[in-house]
Amino acid sequence: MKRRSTKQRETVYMALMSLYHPTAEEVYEKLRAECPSIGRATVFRNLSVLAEEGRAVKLFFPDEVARYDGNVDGHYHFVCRRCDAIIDLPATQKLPLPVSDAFTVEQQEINFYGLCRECHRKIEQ
Amino acid sequence: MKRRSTKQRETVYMALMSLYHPTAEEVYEKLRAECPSIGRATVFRNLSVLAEEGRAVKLFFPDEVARYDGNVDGHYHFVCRRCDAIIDLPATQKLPLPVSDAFTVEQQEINFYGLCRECHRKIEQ
DNA sequence: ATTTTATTGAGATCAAATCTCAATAAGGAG
DNA sequence: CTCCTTATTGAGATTTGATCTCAATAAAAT
Repeated sequence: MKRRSTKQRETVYMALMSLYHPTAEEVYEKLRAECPSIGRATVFRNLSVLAEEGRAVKLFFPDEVARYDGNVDGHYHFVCRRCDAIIDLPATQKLPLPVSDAFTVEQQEINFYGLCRECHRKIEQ
Repeated sequence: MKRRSTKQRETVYMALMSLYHPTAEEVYEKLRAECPSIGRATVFRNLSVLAEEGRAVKLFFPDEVARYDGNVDGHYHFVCRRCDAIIDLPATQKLPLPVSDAFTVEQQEINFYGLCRECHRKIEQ
Protein backbone atom coordinates (compact mmCIF):
# COMPACT_ATOMS: atom_id res chain seq x y z
CA MET A 1 0.00 0.00 0.00
CA LYS A 2 1.90 2.98 -1.28
CA ARG A 3 1.44 6.09 0.82
CA ARG A 4 0.08 9.26 -0.72
CA SER A 5 0.84 12.77 0.35
CA THR A 6 -2.30 14.64 1.29
CA LYS A 7 -3.18 18.16 2.26
CA GLN A 8 -4.67 16.91 5.52
CA ARG A 9 -1.57 14.99 6.54
CA GLU A 10 0.67 18.00 6.12
CA THR A 11 -1.84 20.17 7.93
CA VAL A 12 -1.79 17.76 10.85
CA TYR A 13 1.99 17.76 10.82
CA MET A 14 2.14 21.54 10.90
CA ALA A 15 -0.33 21.70 13.77
CA LEU A 16 1.71 19.10 15.67
CA MET A 17 4.88 21.13 15.20
CA SER A 18 3.20 24.23 16.54
CA LEU A 19 2.08 22.53 19.77
CA TYR A 20 4.03 21.10 22.71
CA HIS A 21 3.28 17.43 23.39
CA PRO A 22 -0.34 17.75 22.34
CA THR A 23 -2.92 15.02 22.61
CA ALA A 24 -4.60 13.98 19.37
CA GLU A 25 -7.71 15.72 20.62
CA GLU A 26 -5.79 18.97 21.06
CA VAL A 27 -4.43 18.76 17.54
CA TYR A 28 -7.95 18.13 16.31
CA GLU A 29 -9.32 21.11 18.24
CA LYS A 30 -6.69 23.42 16.82
CA LEU A 31 -7.28 22.23 13.27
CA ARG A 32 -11.01 22.44 13.56
CA ALA A 33 -10.70 26.13 14.26
CA GLU A 34 -8.76 26.53 11.05
CA CYS A 35 -10.46 24.09 8.70
CA PRO A 36 -13.77 22.98 10.20
CA SER A 37 -14.28 20.27 7.61
CA ILE A 38 -11.47 18.09 8.92
CA GLY A 39 -12.59 14.87 10.55
CA ARG A 40 -11.51 13.57 13.95
CA ALA A 41 -10.53 10.20 12.50
CA THR A 42 -8.35 11.92 9.93
CA VAL A 43 -6.37 13.67 12.65
CA PHE A 44 -5.99 10.55 14.78
CA ARG A 45 -5.08 8.48 11.73
CA ASN A 46 -2.52 10.92 10.43
CA LEU A 47 -0.81 11.29 13.78
CA SER A 48 -0.40 7.51 13.77
CA VAL A 49 0.96 7.62 10.25
CA LEU A 50 3.41 10.37 11.18
CA ALA A 51 4.61 8.29 14.11
CA GLU A 52 5.01 5.28 11.83
CA GLU A 53 7.02 7.36 9.37
CA GLY A 54 9.25 8.62 12.16
CA ARG A 55 8.10 12.22 11.79
CA ALA A 56 6.51 12.13 15.25
CA VAL A 57 6.79 10.17 18.47
CA LYS A 58 3.81 8.86 20.37
CA LEU A 59 4.19 9.42 24.09
CA PHE A 60 2.54 7.60 26.95
CA PHE A 61 2.54 8.85 30.50
CA PRO A 62 0.84 7.30 33.51
CA ASP A 63 -2.93 7.71 33.56
CA GLU A 64 -2.73 10.10 30.66
CA VAL A 65 -4.06 9.91 27.16
CA ALA A 66 -1.52 9.48 24.38
CA ARG A 67 0.44 12.53 23.33
CA TYR A 68 2.53 13.28 20.27
CA ASP A 69 5.92 14.88 20.03
CA GLY A 70 7.10 16.57 16.88
CA ASN A 71 10.62 16.57 18.26
CA VAL A 72 11.98 13.23 17.15
CA ASP A 73 15.52 13.72 18.38
CA GLY A 74 16.15 11.46 21.34
CA HIS A 75 15.50 13.30 24.57
CA TYR A 76 14.12 12.61 28.03
CA HIS A 77 10.92 13.84 29.59
CA PHE A 78 10.21 15.20 33.00
CA VAL A 79 6.64 15.08 34.28
CA CYS A 80 5.60 17.17 37.27
CA ARG A 81 3.10 15.30 39.40
CA ARG A 82 1.60 18.52 40.72
CA CYS A 83 1.10 20.75 37.68
CA ASP A 84 1.30 17.94 35.11
CA ALA A 85 3.79 19.87 33.04
CA ILE A 86 5.75 17.76 30.60
CA ILE A 87 9.20 19.13 30.01
CA ASP A 88 11.81 18.12 27.45
CA LEU A 89 15.24 17.32 28.80
CA PRO A 90 18.29 16.98 26.60
CA ALA A 91 19.52 13.40 26.40
CA THR A 92 22.95 13.77 27.87
CA GLN A 93 23.77 10.12 27.57
CA LYS A 94 22.65 6.89 26.06
CA LEU A 95 22.03 4.45 28.82
CA PRO A 96 23.94 1.22 28.37
CA LEU A 97 21.65 -1.79 28.47
CA PRO A 98 22.46 -4.11 31.38
CA VAL A 99 22.44 -7.49 29.62
CA SER A 100 23.19 -6.16 26.22
CA ASP A 101 23.78 -9.26 24.15
CA ALA A 102 20.38 -10.77 24.86
CA PHE A 103 18.46 -7.90 23.29
CA THR A 104 18.58 -5.71 20.24
CA VAL A 105 17.62 -2.29 21.48
CA GLU A 106 16.03 -0.02 18.93
CA GLN A 107 14.64 2.63 21.21
CA GLN A 108 14.89 3.71 24.78
CA GLU A 109 12.42 5.78 26.71
CA ILE A 110 13.40 7.65 29.82
CA ASN A 111 10.95 9.55 31.97
CA PHE A 112 11.48 11.34 35.23
CA TYR A 113 8.63 12.03 37.63
CA GLY A 114 8.58 14.44 40.51
CA LEU A 115 8.17 18.14 41.13
CA CYS A 116 9.28 20.99 38.96
CA ARG A 117 11.06 23.79 40.78
CA GLU A 118 7.98 25.98 40.91
CA CYS A 119 5.78 23.28 42.44
CA HIS A 120 8.54 22.16 44.79
CA ARG A 121 8.79 25.68 46.13
CA LYS A 122 5.02 25.95 46.56
CA ILE A 123 4.76 22.67 48.44
CA GLU A 124 7.61 23.37 50.82
CA GLN A 125 5.87 26.34 52.34
CA MET B 1 -10.13 8.56 55.18
CA LYS B 2 -8.44 5.79 57.08
CA ARG B 3 -7.75 2.74 54.98
CA ARG B 4 -9.13 -0.65 56.04
CA SER B 5 -7.61 -4.00 55.38
CA THR B 6 -9.98 -6.22 53.47
CA LYS B 7 -10.01 -9.81 52.36
CA GLN B 8 -10.44 -8.68 48.76
CA ARG B 9 -7.46 -6.34 48.83
CA GLU B 10 -5.13 -9.04 50.05
CA THR B 11 -6.56 -11.49 47.55
CA VAL B 12 -5.83 -9.03 44.76
CA TYR B 13 -2.32 -8.54 46.08
CA MET B 14 -1.65 -12.26 46.14
CA ALA B 15 -2.97 -12.68 42.62
CA LEU B 16 -0.75 -9.82 41.46
CA MET B 17 2.30 -11.39 43.03
CA SER B 18 1.60 -14.68 41.28
CA LEU B 19 1.45 -13.07 37.84
CA TYR B 20 4.08 -11.34 35.70
CA HIS B 21 3.13 -7.79 34.71
CA PRO B 22 -0.57 -8.62 34.46
CA THR B 23 -3.24 -6.24 33.26
CA ALA B 24 -6.05 -5.49 35.70
CA GLU B 25 -8.29 -7.62 33.53
CA GLU B 26 -5.92 -10.57 33.85
CA VAL B 27 -5.88 -10.26 37.62
CA TYR B 28 -9.66 -10.12 37.55
CA GLU B 29 -9.89 -13.21 35.35
CA LYS B 30 -7.63 -15.18 37.66
CA LEU B 31 -9.53 -14.15 40.75
CA ARG B 32 -12.89 -14.84 39.23
CA ALA B 33 -11.88 -18.44 38.77
CA GLU B 34 -11.10 -18.65 42.48
CA CYS B 35 -13.79 -16.49 44.04
CA PRO B 36 -16.52 -15.81 41.48
CA SER B 37 -18.24 -13.25 43.65
CA ILE B 38 -15.47 -10.67 43.30
CA GLY B 39 -16.37 -7.60 41.27
CA ARG B 40 -14.38 -6.12 38.43
CA ALA B 41 -14.40 -2.66 40.01
CA THR B 42 -13.01 -4.12 43.21
CA VAL B 43 -10.03 -5.55 41.40
CA PHE B 44 -9.35 -2.38 39.44
CA ARG B 45 -9.82 -0.23 42.55
CA ASN B 46 -7.54 -2.34 44.71
CA LEU B 47 -4.77 -2.42 42.17
CA SER B 48 -4.88 1.37 42.21
CA VAL B 49 -4.80 1.38 45.98
CA LEU B 50 -1.85 -1.01 46.03
CA ALA B 51 0.00 1.27 43.63
CA GLU B 52 -0.81 4.25 45.83
CA GLU B 53 0.48 2.42 48.88
CA GLY B 54 3.68 1.51 47.08
CA ARG B 55 2.95 -2.21 47.11
CA ALA B 56 2.65 -2.26 43.32
CA VAL B 57 3.75 -0.23 40.33
CA LYS B 58 1.45 0.70 37.49
CA LEU B 59 3.14 0.27 34.14
CA PHE B 60 2.32 1.93 30.84
CA PHE B 61 3.69 0.76 27.53
CA PRO B 62 2.91 2.17 24.09
CA ASP B 63 -0.52 1.22 22.77
CA GLU B 64 -0.98 -1.20 25.62
CA VAL B 65 -3.44 -1.26 28.47
CA ALA B 66 -2.05 -0.54 31.92
CA ARG B 67 -0.19 -3.33 33.66
CA TYR B 68 0.81 -3.83 37.26
CA ASP B 69 4.10 -4.98 38.69
CA GLY B 70 4.34 -6.56 42.11
CA ASN B 71 8.08 -6.05 42.00
CA VAL B 72 8.52 -2.57 43.42
CA ASP B 73 12.31 -2.54 43.48
CA GLY B 74 13.59 -0.15 40.86
CA HIS B 75 14.33 -1.98 37.66
CA TYR B 76 14.14 -1.41 33.92
CA HIS B 77 11.86 -3.06 31.40
CA PHE B 78 12.57 -4.42 27.99
CA VAL B 79 9.66 -4.79 25.58
CA CYS B 80 10.00 -6.94 22.47
CA ARG B 81 8.13 -5.40 19.56
CA ARG B 82 7.64 -8.77 17.90
CA CYS B 83 6.46 -11.12 20.66
CA ASP B 84 5.38 -8.37 23.07
CA ALA B 85 7.26 -9.96 25.91
CA ILE B 86 7.96 -7.64 28.80
CA ILE B 87 11.17 -8.52 30.57
CA ASP B 88 12.57 -7.21 33.84
CA LEU B 89 16.11 -5.91 33.72
CA PRO B 90 18.14 -5.20 36.82
CA ALA B 91 18.72 -1.50 37.32
CA THR B 92 22.46 -1.33 37.11
CA GLN B 93 22.58 2.39 37.56
CA LYS B 94 20.54 5.39 38.50
CA LEU B 95 20.57 7.80 35.64
CA PRO B 96 21.72 11.24 36.65
CA LEU B 97 19.19 13.89 35.70
CA PRO B 98 20.60 16.38 33.20
CA VAL B 99 19.48 19.67 34.78
CA SER B 100 19.22 18.34 38.26
CA ASP B 101 18.65 21.47 40.34
CA ALA B 102 15.52 22.50 38.47
CA PHE B 103 13.60 19.35 39.35
CA THR B 104 12.99 17.12 42.30
CA VAL B 105 13.02 13.64 40.88
CA GLU B 106 11.00 11.08 42.80
CA GLN B 107 10.86 8.33 40.24
CA GLN B 108 12.45 7.39 36.99
CA GLU B 109 11.12 5.07 34.39
CA ILE B 110 13.37 3.43 31.86
CA ASN B 111 12.09 1.26 29.06
CA PHE B 112 13.95 -0.38 26.22
CA TYR B 113 12.21 -1.41 23.02
CA GLY B 114 13.50 -3.73 20.37
CA LEU B 115 13.84 -7.44 19.75
CA CYS B 116 14.54 -10.16 22.24
CA ARG B 117 17.23 -12.63 21.23
CA GLU B 118 14.72 -15.24 20.11
CA CYS B 119 12.80 -12.86 17.84
CA HIS B 120 16.00 -11.30 16.55
CA ARG B 121 17.19 -14.73 15.49
CA LYS B 122 13.87 -15.53 13.79
CA ILE B 123 13.80 -12.29 11.85
CA GLU B 124 17.37 -12.54 10.59
CA GLN B 125 16.68 -15.71 8.66
C1' DA C 1 -8.16 11.78 -19.74
C1' DT C 2 -8.77 7.47 -17.42
C1' DT C 3 -8.12 4.16 -13.91
C1' DT C 4 -6.76 2.47 -9.56
C1' DT C 5 -6.89 2.68 -4.89
C1' DA C 6 -5.24 5.40 -0.70
C1' DT C 7 -7.52 8.72 1.94
C1' DT C 8 -11.20 11.31 3.85
C1' DG C 9 -15.16 12.48 7.05
C1' DA C 10 -19.39 11.40 9.64
C1' DG C 11 -21.01 8.60 12.67
C1' DA C 12 -21.18 4.07 14.78
C1' DT C 13 -18.68 1.09 17.60
C1' DC C 14 -15.30 -0.74 20.84
C1' DA C 15 -12.94 -1.35 25.13
C1' DA C 16 -10.53 0.08 29.25
C1' DA C 17 -11.50 2.25 33.11
C1' DT C 18 -14.30 4.80 36.21
C1' DC C 19 -18.51 6.02 38.49
C1' DT C 20 -23.05 5.21 41.03
C1' DC C 21 -25.25 3.58 44.84
C1' DA C 22 -27.43 0.41 47.94
C1' DA C 23 -25.67 -3.36 50.73
C1' DT C 24 -21.91 -5.05 53.48
C1' DA C 25 -18.34 -5.34 56.80
C1' DA C 26 -13.96 -3.37 59.13
C1' DG C 27 -12.62 -1.76 63.30
C1' DG C 28 -12.92 1.75 66.96
C1' DA C 29 -15.81 3.22 71.06
C1' DG C 30 -18.24 2.12 74.98
C1' DC D 1 -19.45 -8.30 73.32
C1' DT D 2 -22.67 -4.75 70.92
C1' DC D 3 -23.22 -0.52 68.59
C1' DC D 4 -21.93 2.91 65.29
C1' DT D 5 -19.44 5.12 61.75
C1' DT D 6 -17.92 4.89 57.32
C1' DA D 7 -14.60 2.52 54.07
C1' DT D 8 -15.37 -1.01 50.90
C1' DT D 9 -17.80 -4.01 47.91
C1' DG D 10 -20.25 -5.64 43.59
C1' DA D 11 -23.44 -5.10 39.66
C1' DG D 12 -24.29 -2.48 36.16
C1' DA D 13 -24.31 2.02 33.92
C1' DT D 14 -21.43 5.47 32.10
C1' DT D 15 -17.48 7.78 30.29
C1' DT D 16 -14.09 8.55 26.97
C1' DG D 17 -10.07 7.85 24.01
C1' DA D 18 -9.52 5.60 20.06
C1' DT D 19 -10.73 2.71 16.20
C1' DC D 20 -13.72 1.01 12.61
C1' DT D 21 -17.19 1.28 8.67
C1' DC D 22 -18.20 2.73 4.30
C1' DA D 23 -19.54 5.68 0.56
C1' DA D 24 -17.43 9.70 -1.50
C1' DT D 25 -13.21 11.93 -2.83
C1' DA D 26 -8.80 12.77 -4.72
C1' DA D 27 -3.70 11.42 -5.37
C1' DA D 28 -0.80 9.75 -8.80
C1' DA D 29 0.34 6.28 -12.13
C1' DT D 30 -0.96 4.75 -16.92
